Amino acid sequence: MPELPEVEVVRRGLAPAVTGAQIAHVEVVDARSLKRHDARRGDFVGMLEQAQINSVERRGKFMWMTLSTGDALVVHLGMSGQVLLREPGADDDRHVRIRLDVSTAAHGDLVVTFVDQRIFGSMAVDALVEQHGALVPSQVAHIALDPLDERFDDDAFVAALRRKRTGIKRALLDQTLVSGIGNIYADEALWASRLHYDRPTERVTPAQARTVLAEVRAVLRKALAEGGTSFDAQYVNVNGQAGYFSHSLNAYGRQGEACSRCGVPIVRESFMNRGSHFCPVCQRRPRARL
DNA sequence: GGGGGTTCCTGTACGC
DNA sequence: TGCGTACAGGAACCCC
Repeated sequence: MPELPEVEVVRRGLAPAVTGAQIAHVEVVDARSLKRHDARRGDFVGMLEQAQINSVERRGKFMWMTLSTGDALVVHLGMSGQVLLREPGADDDRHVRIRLDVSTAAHGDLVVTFVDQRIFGSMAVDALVEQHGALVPSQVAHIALDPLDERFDDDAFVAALRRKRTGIKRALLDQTLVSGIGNIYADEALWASRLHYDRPTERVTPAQARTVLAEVRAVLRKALAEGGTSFDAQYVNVNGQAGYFSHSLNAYGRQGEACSRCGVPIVRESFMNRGSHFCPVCQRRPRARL
């Protein structure tokens, strides 16, 4: 499941290959992958062909390529999206939704393919707007900075978290509060912080909020260093290779296995239509709210 | 206006 | 063997 580290691994693989490249031809194989593209602004293909890619950027789980036209090509990987670099004429991968033929000075002609089994991801051409002194696509402007961004305001995060009236995990997954965290790294950061996923945010102390933030950063950085988390073929880098972080997980997907701190079996509960994994001893369930 | 439930989507695993 | 069903979850959307 692509979260911040997986998207950043893809960005780092893509940037050296396509920066300065010209988009020669675009093929939309499955228009469902354009659900975030606003066709009123223009035709997706027409807005890309002949444009040059100036840079590859990221905020949270959104990635975008800035274009010589002043717009950006926004990519969201969703659950199962991949961006792959292929040689022209290579055998097609399964579930190719969009194909970009690009010409580069350093690497010659390349094919950038957007592959997405479950079609939760998307590509879109969007206008850039100014925010925090930088340009971001308009459809990314509503999400918060991610915790690896040097402009991230820790004090503001702690205050906003404690103002909320919800559970801590739901808050961590709220991209307008802090971006880039998904189900896996939320479970891992809460395990490391010894906090139950349903701890009311108004009862999280400032010190606990800072601990959670520090553990979020630690788990994101460690996953990034290990190339991201891969369980199956659904997450790979631009060359189709898997990451290694799944071997480092302490809670996510480990239900029934011993907690690596106390030995008690990890529990999985259904929460927000997904799994929540925690140690019932290290992460005590909060008292019922009054 | 914020919280929380629902929906989109397909391959895989599993039970009968 | 084959069919039906549950499950995985990011984010937009809708309702209260």
